[in-house]
Amino acid sequence: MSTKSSLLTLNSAMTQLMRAIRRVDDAQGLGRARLSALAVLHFGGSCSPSELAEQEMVSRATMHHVLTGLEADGLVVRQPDRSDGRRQLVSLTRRGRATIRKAHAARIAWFEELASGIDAAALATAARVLDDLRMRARQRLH
Amino acid sequence: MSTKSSLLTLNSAMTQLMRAIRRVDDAQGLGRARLSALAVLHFGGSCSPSELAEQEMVSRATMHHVLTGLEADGLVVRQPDRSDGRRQLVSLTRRGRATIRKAHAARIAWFEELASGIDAAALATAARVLDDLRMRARQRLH
DNA sequence: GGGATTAAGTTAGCAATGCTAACAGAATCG
DNA sequence: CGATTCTGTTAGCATTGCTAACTTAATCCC
Repeated sequence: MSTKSSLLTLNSAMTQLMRAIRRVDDAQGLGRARLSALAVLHFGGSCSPSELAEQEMVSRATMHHVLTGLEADGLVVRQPDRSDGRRQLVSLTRRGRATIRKAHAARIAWFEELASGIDAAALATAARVLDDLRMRARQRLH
Repeated sequence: MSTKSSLLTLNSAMTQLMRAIRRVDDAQGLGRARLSALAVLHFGGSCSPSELAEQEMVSRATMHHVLTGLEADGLVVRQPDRSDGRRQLVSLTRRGRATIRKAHAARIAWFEELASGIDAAALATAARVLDDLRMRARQRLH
């Protein structure tokens, strides 16, 4: 199989898989952007709204809306940064951490059920390739 | 690497890659849902709004909005189905086909640049695994 | 045949996501 | 100290997505 035809398949498969995953996320009743922001905070630790926006590849204004909703729901807190009067530090609350843990577990459980019976070595190769592509995409931004 | 840790990596890598791809799609200036609907019509052929909604995993009402926008832009046409007075047949126009071809080419070009230098065999394995997962996810819906 | 049910498309109304533009306050650079 | 830059905020808009209610057409069943 040529590299190009592999990429055609990869593109279409990823697109449709992500569409299916959205339904798993929707069952959490929390909005996709909000769930995703919680995930960044959970796996990357506390950071500023601007850094969060950059991670999620959305505008600062959009992230501001998302954080306002999350704070209203008591899932994150925004605290002023003492060393820089312009910045804030966004952190998960206890409830926020519990929420993202549950949502992440649901995703992984869905994946595990889907992948049952798939060759473990091939799966590991796929994970390695996708992770490699992910890192290259990150670098390409700068 | 255990299956579970492969899935953790796969989940996170896919999520971030799709986030990056959104920016490529956005450059087409056409809205993600509209672009995605065009892709279904392009690769799957003409079908009814309901079938389109099922493919995209959105409600009929949502797909109706998307199609109204696409028709206003002259990218699709909706024709009555003679054999069933309730149904319609949605088809790409010449401009619609040109639009989705261009957008798809942009995605693939982005992938090719990203994947340059990656082992072709590993890439083929990844494509096969993801395509397998995609098919399983489709079946799981029924 | 005819009423009941089901299916398809539409509409209304709402919420969430996302953008740009414009602004205010704080930090930094010259 | 003035100009610039950075951060967060707000306003206003378009798109995406939902459910509920409705219309019309097809089908089911008695």
